[in-house]
Amino acid sequence: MSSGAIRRTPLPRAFYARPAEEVARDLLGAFLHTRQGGADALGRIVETEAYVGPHDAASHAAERIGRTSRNAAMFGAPGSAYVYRSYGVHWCLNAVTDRADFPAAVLIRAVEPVRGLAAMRARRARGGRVPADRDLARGPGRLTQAFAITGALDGHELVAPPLRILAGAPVPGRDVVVCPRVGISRAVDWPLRFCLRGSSWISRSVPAAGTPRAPER
DNA sequence: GAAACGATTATCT
DNA sequence: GATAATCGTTTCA
Repeated sequence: MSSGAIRRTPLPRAFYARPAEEVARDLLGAFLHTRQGGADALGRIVETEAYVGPHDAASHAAERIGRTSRNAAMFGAPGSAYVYRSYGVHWCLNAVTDRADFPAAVLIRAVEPVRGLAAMRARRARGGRVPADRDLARGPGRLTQAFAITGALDGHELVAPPLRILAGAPVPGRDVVVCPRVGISRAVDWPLRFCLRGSSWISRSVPAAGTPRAPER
């Protein structure tokens, strides 16, 4: 069964050939699609984070680290995938941005399930326990499990099956919330996390506006 | 070889 | 909100 979802246009490579923070913002509202094991999964991207280059101390490819076997895909062509294992357990999906040989990427942190929920539930079930729909793809490790994304797709071009990102309706600026990134210990104040305002599908709530930030010194 | 560190999640209270 | 689980990657000896 084909559907409108599958006919959406993949975002072109040129879309990714920009600074990571621009790509991260513009990926909101786009659609993540996989076809794995004969099952389609489709979700609307509602939360992203940018890792902007070697000068970004929170990046896996920060200057002090350089190129390693794990982060090699971050140095690849814009529009390819960087898939890494987190905490030795979870896979996390990034879209590589900017230009080749410059390590920058956008972490996809949460999507709103749109199609293929049955497959997502089956993939996310543990010990017979099926999580609530809200928890199917709320978080970078959860969404890769729901969409059957693994390290086998590291370096995969996101314009081609079985893993693609498809264009969605543009999200106006008033619907984008920007705040600091999650789960990092360096560059903790950089405003590089982008969320769809009011979405109940994001991984963690957004800090209240006006949250006092540590004074610079 | 050994040790430390996670771009997290599940499961408590 | 706090904490344990869990193991690949990286670094250091």
